[in-house]
Amino acid sequence: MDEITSLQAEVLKVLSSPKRLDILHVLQAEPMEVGRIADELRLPQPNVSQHLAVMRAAGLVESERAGREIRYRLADPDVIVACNVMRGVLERRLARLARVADNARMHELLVPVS
Amino acid sequence: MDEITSLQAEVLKVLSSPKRLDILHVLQAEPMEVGRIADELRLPQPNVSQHLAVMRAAGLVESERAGREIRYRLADPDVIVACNVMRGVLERRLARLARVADNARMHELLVPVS
DNA sequence: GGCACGCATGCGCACATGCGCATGGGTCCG
DNA sequence: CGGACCCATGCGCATGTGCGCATGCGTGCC
Repeated sequence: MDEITSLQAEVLKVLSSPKRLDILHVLQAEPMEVGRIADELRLPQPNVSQHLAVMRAAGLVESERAGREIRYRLADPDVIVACNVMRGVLERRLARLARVADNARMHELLVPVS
Repeated sequence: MDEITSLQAEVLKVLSSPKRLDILHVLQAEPMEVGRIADELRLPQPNVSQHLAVMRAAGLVESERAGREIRYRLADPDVIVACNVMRGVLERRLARLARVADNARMHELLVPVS
């Protein structure tokens, strides 16, 4: 089996969580401490810590001590860039689907089915 | 919570499997029937069918009947493109890590630790 | 119609994952 | 040193996932 493929699968698995995506999205703006992330996203602090630990193990984020707090930042912006590319693609797809749905609704109004 | 974010998380979750990545990689070359995919990747046919069903539900692949066989093809090449971008990034990272490891080994040869 | 073929599906099990919760470890201050 | 703060970690539970296996459904051929 392919080495790079399993690595990619692991990274994708770590990325496949709305909360983790939110955290990355917040960190994309600026490095931030755990407490502020939890406060920003309205999440329990242990939960945020768990997600950060997972992403840290996957090499997606890095941590650095700052007094009593610990500041996290993106480790590999390129991965996030690829992630954003996919996000853009999905946004366009969603818009396309919404348009199709509107057309269907319009058609239903003009030519009722039942 | 964000609509697009949860959609992205679902797609990423579907993509976070080595076997599914392999299947997509095979389908990227050309549309193919279930049996041939299973034969190509040395996987049980029901297993391939299950993975295809998941990816079909996620809108990643489409199926089309061809006689007794069913041919699958990529539904949204753009998503796969984004996936390949990430793959390239990870390849470079892996190469970088390998180089660092080599340097470490070299350093160990020149300056033994124990 | 009977039959072989290709694929999908349902079931059951082993396993991993996310979460809340309580708690431990580290740091700064008085 | 004691205490407040910030964060990480361990535990238990509910839930989800992948897989093998057997089987059902549709198609084409004789």
